[in-house]
Order: sequence, then C-alpha cells, then structure tokens
Amino acid sequence: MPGENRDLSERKKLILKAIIDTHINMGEPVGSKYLTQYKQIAYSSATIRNEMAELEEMGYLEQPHTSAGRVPSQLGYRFYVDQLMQQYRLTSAEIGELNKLLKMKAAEVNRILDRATKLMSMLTNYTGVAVRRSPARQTVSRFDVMYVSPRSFILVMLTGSGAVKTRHIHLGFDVNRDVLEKLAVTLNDCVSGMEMEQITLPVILEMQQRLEGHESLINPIIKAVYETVNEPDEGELIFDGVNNLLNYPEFSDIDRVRDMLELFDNKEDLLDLLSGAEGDRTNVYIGSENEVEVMRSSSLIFRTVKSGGRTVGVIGVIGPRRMDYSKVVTMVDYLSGSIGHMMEADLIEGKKDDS
Amino acid sequence: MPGENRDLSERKKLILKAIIDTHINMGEPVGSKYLTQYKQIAYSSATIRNEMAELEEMGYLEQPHTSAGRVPSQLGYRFYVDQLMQQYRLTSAEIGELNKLLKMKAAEVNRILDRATKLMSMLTNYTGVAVRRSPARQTVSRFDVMYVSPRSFILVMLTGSGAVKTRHIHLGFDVNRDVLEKLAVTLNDCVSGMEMEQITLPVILEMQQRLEGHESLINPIIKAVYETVNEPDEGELIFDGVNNLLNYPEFSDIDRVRDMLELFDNKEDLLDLLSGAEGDRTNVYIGSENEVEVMRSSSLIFRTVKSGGRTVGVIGVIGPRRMDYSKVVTMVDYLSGSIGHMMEADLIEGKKDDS
DNA sequence: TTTAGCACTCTCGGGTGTCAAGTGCTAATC
DNA sequence: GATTAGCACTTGACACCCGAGAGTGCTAAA
Repeated sequence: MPGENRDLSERKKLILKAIIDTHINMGEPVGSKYLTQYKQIAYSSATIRNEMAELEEMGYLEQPHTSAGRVPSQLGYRFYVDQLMQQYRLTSAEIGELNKLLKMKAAEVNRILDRATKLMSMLTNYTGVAVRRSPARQTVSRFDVMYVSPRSFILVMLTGSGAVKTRHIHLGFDVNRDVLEKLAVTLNDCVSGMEMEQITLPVILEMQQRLEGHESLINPIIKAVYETVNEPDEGELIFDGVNNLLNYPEFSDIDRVRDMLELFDNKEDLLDLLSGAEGDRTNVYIGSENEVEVMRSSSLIFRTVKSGGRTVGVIGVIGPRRMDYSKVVTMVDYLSGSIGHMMEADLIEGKKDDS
Repeated sequence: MPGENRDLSERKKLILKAIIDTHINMGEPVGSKYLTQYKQIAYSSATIRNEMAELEEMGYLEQPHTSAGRVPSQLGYRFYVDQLMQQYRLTSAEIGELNKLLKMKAAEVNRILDRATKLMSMLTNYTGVAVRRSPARQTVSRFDVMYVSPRSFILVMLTGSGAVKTRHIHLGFDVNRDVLEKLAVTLNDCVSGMEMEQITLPVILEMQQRLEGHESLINPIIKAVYETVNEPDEGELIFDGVNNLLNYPEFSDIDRVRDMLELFDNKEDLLDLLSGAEGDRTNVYIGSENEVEVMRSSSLIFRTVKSGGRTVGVIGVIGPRRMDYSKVVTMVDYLSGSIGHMMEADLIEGKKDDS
C-alpha cells in the first residue's frame, strides 16, 4: 500500500526533496550519482540507489525506463507540496512588478484581472488564468433602467461585488419613460441587496401594486434578475501565455500539446474546474488528481479572490506537472490577497482622485 | 518576374486548379501521374510534367524536394482564390445549423458572436475567431447615471451599435442624487448621438451652464466618454477550436504549433489584424501576405459584421494555408450578413417577444 | 506537339552497431 | 548491521546504411 508516510525516515525525505528540487530545475530524470554532489547528502551512490528503490516501492518515485534516473510520481509531488517544499521568497524585481500592478489607476475589476493574468504568466513562465466571476450567490445592490424605444429598455444592475451587468428587455407593449422611472425606484426600494431566496411572493406583489397598471413588467424583470444572479455559466475565462508551456520539454510531444489545448478550448470545463476552488486557501491540483483526465501532465495552482467577503474571481497558474510549486504558490497567494484588498478599498469609498 | 497571369493557358489553369483542389483535400504534394486519373485532363503524365514545370517557373507551384510532387505556393493559392475556385454550396445540414444560430432568442451582440465563433469552428474544423468591437467611430446614443456612494457613481452608456459600456467615476467631492439625475438629462440632451468631433467647446459650456454649481462634474465625464468612444484597444477577442488545427499534418511540426499559439497569445496583434478588415467584402489573407510573420503557415478569412451602417464586430476563420477557401468564404459571407441583419432588426424595434 | 522510356534524386522506414547513463546485486569493508 | 565499491546488465539515443517507392527532367521517337 503506497502512500503511508509515517515511516519516511529523515534521510528518505532529504533524498526525495533533493530529487524533486533537482528535477523541477533540470527537467530530466535524476540519477543516484548526481545526488552525491550535494554536500547535505554524504552517502555513496549505492546507498542512495537503495533508498531510491525503496522510495519507488512506496510510490513516490517512478522510473521512465530501466536505465534512466528517477522522476517524482504524482504522489511524490503531493508529498513535496504538503510537507517538503520550503517557502519561496519573491525577488525584489518580482515584488516591484506586482506592486506596479497594484498601484494601477483604473482600479476596475476587469482591468486588474487581465493584467494580473498577464503578469503571472510573465513572472512564472507558465500560463496565467483567471475567472472574472459573478459568485454563485450574487446579489444586485442597485438597479437602473435606460429607455431605448417604446418597447424595449435596458436594465442595468450593479452587483454586490461591484460588477455591472446589463440586460436588454423587449416588451410586447409600449411603456413610457415615467413608468420606467417608477420601475427603477421600485426595484431599488424592494429588491436591492436581496438574495434570490428573499424575493418571495409578497415582495413581488408589493412591486406589482406599486406599478399598478403595468404589472406585466415585473415578470420579465424578475426573470432577468434571476438569470443574472444565478447564471451558473456566467464567468469569463481569461488566460495568457499558453505559448510559454511549449518551451518545456514535456510539451515537445504533440499529444501533450493536444491535451493542453483541449483544456483551453473547453472553456466551460476549465471554468468549472477553477470555480471549484476552495476558499481561503491556495488550491493545488497535481496532474490528474482532479477528475479532468486531460490535465494528467499539468498542474494547476489557483485561489479565489475575495473582496468584502464576496468571491469576485479566481486567479491561478497552469504549468507542467514539474512546476515550481513553491514560487507559484507564493505568488498566487500574494496576488489574490492584494487584489482583493484593493478592490475592497475601491468599493467602499471612492478614491480621492478625480477620474 | 513571376505572377503575370495574362498568359496562363486554359490548360494550365485546369491543371493548376486540379492540383490545388487535390492538395486541399489530400494534404500531400500531388504528382503528375496522379492527375492523369481526372478525365478532364486527357494528357499523359509527361505533358502534365512539362506544364507543371512551367507553372513552377511562374511561381504558382513549389516542390518540397526533388522527388516529391508539387504544392501550391502562396501565389498559387492567391490565384486560386481570385480566379479559379468555384462557389461552394452549403449543405442542408450546415444551413440548418446556421439558421439555428440565427433564430436564437437572446439576440444580444455578445451571445451571438460567441456562438457564431463556436459554430464556425465546428462546421469548418478550423479555428473560429471574432472580435466584439466598438468601431473606430463610435457614438453614445444614450446615457444614464447610477448612484453608488456620495463620491462615486457609474456612468452607463448605450453605444450606437447597441453595446452597453459602463464606467466607474470617482469624485473628490460629494454629489447627491438630484444632481446626478440632472447630469443624465443634460448628457442625453446635449451629446447623445454625437461623434467626438461634434462635442465642441460651446456644447461643453452649455452643459456646464445647465449644471451650474457642479461644473467640475463635466470634465471627468467628457474624459470618460472620450475614452469609451475612441478607445482603440477596445474590442474583445473571441476564439474557439484552436485544437482543431492540431489535426492537420502541417501542424505536426512543433514549431508551427508554436507560431500558431503565438498568434493567439498576442491578442492585441490578432485584434489589430482583424480590425484591419476592409468593409463590405470578405478578406482573405494567405500565409504571410499580411505583415504578420507568424502566420506564414496559416490563412485567415474574415469579414466585418455591420449593422445599421455601423461596424459592430468581425468574424473569421483561421486555418492552415491549405484551407478549404471556397467553403469558408461562403460561410463567413453568409454569417456576417445574417448576423448584421439580425442585430439590426433587434436594434430598430424591440421584437415581439416578452423577455 | 505529345508521349514513352529511362536515369536520377530524394524521402522514408527498417535494421544494425555503438555509446553513455543508470541500475541492481554481490561481496567486501567499516 | 549499515555502507560502499565493483561489475554485469538493460535501455534509449544516435548515427549509419540500405533498399523501396515515388516523382522528376530529359531525350528521342511518334
């Protein structure tokens, strides 16, 4: 039964860590002889070979073929991420880039995530991904109505997380501007800030009463609100730097490239995957740990971005299974926190600048 | 001097067309012997060989190596597209799919282009692309203002092409709802429907007069309008089916894949390229005809989508240079026209449905 | 002008031999 | 008992060769 780590001796951990670190850097199977050059490992290659054989038996290492060195298995990476790897320290150049992003003026949700994605891809040399997302439980905090023509208007909704959504509404009858004005006031009075469950029949009846003579307006509106709030496939996928991955030897095999591209072609699946992020921690999916078969040779590190208690998006990095987990985790941590705080500040009070 | 086509005999045209048609289908260099099987070409392989040698001399054909058949050159494809290829007839299945798209309910710009892109990728087995775009000369046809906090509000603009844009505006001072209300009315009265050049000093002065006591509101607003109208990098790139291309043998070379991915990674460049579409005709870029070096092994067929005289986007298809030009051109033509008309109908008067 | 024939060129796939890396195992050593 | 040196073995990578097949250009004949 592979995977029991209680009896991993310190020496085994040392060797395992050295193998994984080396392999992450070099990208090639690492052999026993190579490890003897580390001064922390003061054993002969033969001893190391024995330990490696046992580590392989336990499931932490794999051998591509008899006469190659060892490569970490999925389980090995998992153990490494959970217990072995050490904290990465961002370089000052990296911190500089990140802070430049955070000081950006147009502090709107859209721009930030775009830019963060690009930045992650550049700083890590992997692929940056993000989801701009209406969280599962969205509310509308403010409504507005914009007249277009006698039979159509646009419903503008400011969501709890600060995004603006719009809907064209077409009617089978005419309405005038006064009615629309009243509609907006009514909506703001009756349903702003509510979750969908709170919009019950009494609330709807009250609205219809206030709009007497135009009750039939309410139904399409409620439907539009409902769709906006609950739309599960709502959420826009952003990614940048897919090309970076082609520079890693694991993607010199065309089939791997195919897998990877499939990942980015099935935007809905990737969206689902990212949306499944557990909150308040950085998620690390190694290879096929998650159910997505097509990811077997890549890993995904991601984290939700929260602002004012609400999930406003997800950011992450996709790379080969042999990824610099330490660095990427640190960076995703840092960015998700900072972006969240920033948007929070922006939402709560208008900043002091004039545009 | 290659390229003069005045002296292309009918027989040469026949042979050239046969070669290109065959190569588009088969994907491999085509030899003289193979062509003798066509009954329209009643010559021996030797004769065909002579003609092929001349066509190569003229620059329409290329030889990968001595003992291979001929392959169309970029110039050859160009001649084919301009003069040789025959009209493709959409199959009934294809027409069915396309009409299904066109009958879709949520007739909003966003959804249509997303779906059209996916559809093109599916029906052609190449990559569908689209740009959702505020045309270079955009106008704002209607304004609205949504109160957020004493020092910030959201400016909602309905553009001439039917898209909705929003801007958060932060202020250094407080304003109340009444002022914002007046602001919206003023904007609608004074600048709706105008091009930027028409918003001259007198217009601005009039607005400031109408908003007396709050003149300083005008500047940030004008700036926001200006940015919205003129924003050149505005325009969202959509694509679907990148993976399809990997199935073509020309992309079994990893370097070609790299080129292709680079194309999709540099979203701005691709956006520029697509935005350069000449109006009212379907543009065909073969290989490196356009300046983008990275496209040397692919082709791009695209066309603007116009609605009510305004450009609202671009749709197109990217495929290998050996593409089924005839089919793709037909499809892009059909789609761009239909989508345009549809959005037009939607804009001018709200349809008779109720949501 | 067309065609048959032929020598030539080039790619592709299979087969072979060599090299280097890395292993597992055994016996000697600390 | 743990460690290590030594050695035989396995395997992939690489270079090389060779024959088959496809397609060509050219020449001479029809």
